[in-house]
Amino acid sequence: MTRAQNSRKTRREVLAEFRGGEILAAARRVFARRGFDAATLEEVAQEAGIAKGTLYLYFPSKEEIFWAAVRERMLELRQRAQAAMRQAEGVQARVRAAIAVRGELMRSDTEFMRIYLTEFGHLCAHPTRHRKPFRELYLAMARDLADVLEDGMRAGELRPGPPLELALTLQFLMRDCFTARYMGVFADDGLNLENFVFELFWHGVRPQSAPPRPVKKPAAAPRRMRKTR
Amino acid sequence: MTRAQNSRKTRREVLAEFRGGEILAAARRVFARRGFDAATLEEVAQEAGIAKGTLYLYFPSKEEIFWAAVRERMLELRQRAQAAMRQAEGVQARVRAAIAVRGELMRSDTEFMRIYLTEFGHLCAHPTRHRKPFRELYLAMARDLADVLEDGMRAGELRPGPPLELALTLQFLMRDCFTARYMGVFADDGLNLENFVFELFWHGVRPQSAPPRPVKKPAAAPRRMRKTR
DNA sequence: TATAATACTGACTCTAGAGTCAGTATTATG
DNA sequence: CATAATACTGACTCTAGAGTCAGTATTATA
Repeated sequence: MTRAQNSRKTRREVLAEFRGGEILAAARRVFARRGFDAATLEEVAQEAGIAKGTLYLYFPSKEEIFWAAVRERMLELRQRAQAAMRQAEGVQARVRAAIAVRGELMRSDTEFMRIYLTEFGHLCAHPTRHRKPFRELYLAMARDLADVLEDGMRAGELRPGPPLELALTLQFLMRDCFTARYMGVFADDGLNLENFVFELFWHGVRPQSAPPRPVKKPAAAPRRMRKTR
Repeated sequence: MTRAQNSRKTRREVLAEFRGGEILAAARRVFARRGFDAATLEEVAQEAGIAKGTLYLYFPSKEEIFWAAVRERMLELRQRAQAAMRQAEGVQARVRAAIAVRGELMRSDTEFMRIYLTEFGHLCAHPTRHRKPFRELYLAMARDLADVLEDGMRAGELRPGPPLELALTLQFLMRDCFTARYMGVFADDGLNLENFVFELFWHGVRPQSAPPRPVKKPAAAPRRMRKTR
């Protein structure tokens, strides 16, 4: 019994964590295909290459599997968004960074995106055990963004407005526009979604009567320098 | 058999239509409470004050009931939106009108709103028999709006951009902001949602560097005159 | 290698709820 | 009022799928 029980993970624990991750990945695929209700744990198990009973060694219920799968990615998204916003310089660049991170996730993890798009309503609306934590996480992300917007308002770069509501709205916009592309109602090419969302959020539909500064970006967004560590 | 079979509806038909309507109303309440999957037809029947079997005299399946309930309202919404936009004068007023109609529906028919908010993702994403008609209806509404936006662009009142995508985005915005209020993440008072959405869509978050016209509305939006029918 | 501990299995149980249908109530008709 | 037509009922069937658990395989330990 002189096993490594001090902070370091047991071989067993590592294995368990790995298996858990595998299950969540499989779950993500299946939930994406079917939606929460139509998904069966039988299919999840099959997808993960294990028996249904094994799922219950790692998670207590279907709901819990679902939520674990979603939360994992949402936490990751928040981390990345925070990092990207910290990296960027100035309000505009930070907003762009927030958008870029979300776009990146949507593009790279289509499974998660689909779940997110499809189940968002249910996650918000119906009283599950996970509604509250979901909302909190979602709100936390919005608050990160709202802080940036508030800075911008103080600096006069943005007109005054309710920062949290605006931040939430930007989150909505990203989700929706990707939904729309996924639904096939948005042009499938020739429309840079991230740019579209940014432009709309930043300028609205009104014509630029008097461009404040002629900072027409050369080709793409100038997001490559990485000063101050 | 010299019954009234000429265009005019039979007593029977009227009755049947009435019963059908009652069922859809009940269904709307139950689907709103529970969401599609968790709703049971037993509860719908109870809510309508009839037996479960009777439902099947009017509709062939749960799905069909759901879709009928949703479509009814969506068609109504489209009608109203078209009318309101026709009434209004100029692009800005028309956009405001489109927003107002949607806001009105959201406020007046909370049951429908909840269904709409919660099941939107599913309606879009998963291959039901009703995905296509739903999308078509949703797109049709967007196109109505897109026509207005396009006019605005031609007239130089809006900067150029993809009209359909912008129209869809405005629809999204309305839905989302009402979702948010319903979720309780938007301030519950002191924020006029319709105005919030309009302002954001129209001006973005950027400060008004040079107000094109000093048409600062006095207190509320000036939406009461109704000239030229 | 024996045996204990742990990880996994999949056939099984149990439930909920969609859809059915023989029977009953209601309404129309001669 | 008799009887036919129609409208409704709710107990029942059937299915799908979440969750269980006795049994099997695997891995660690003596």
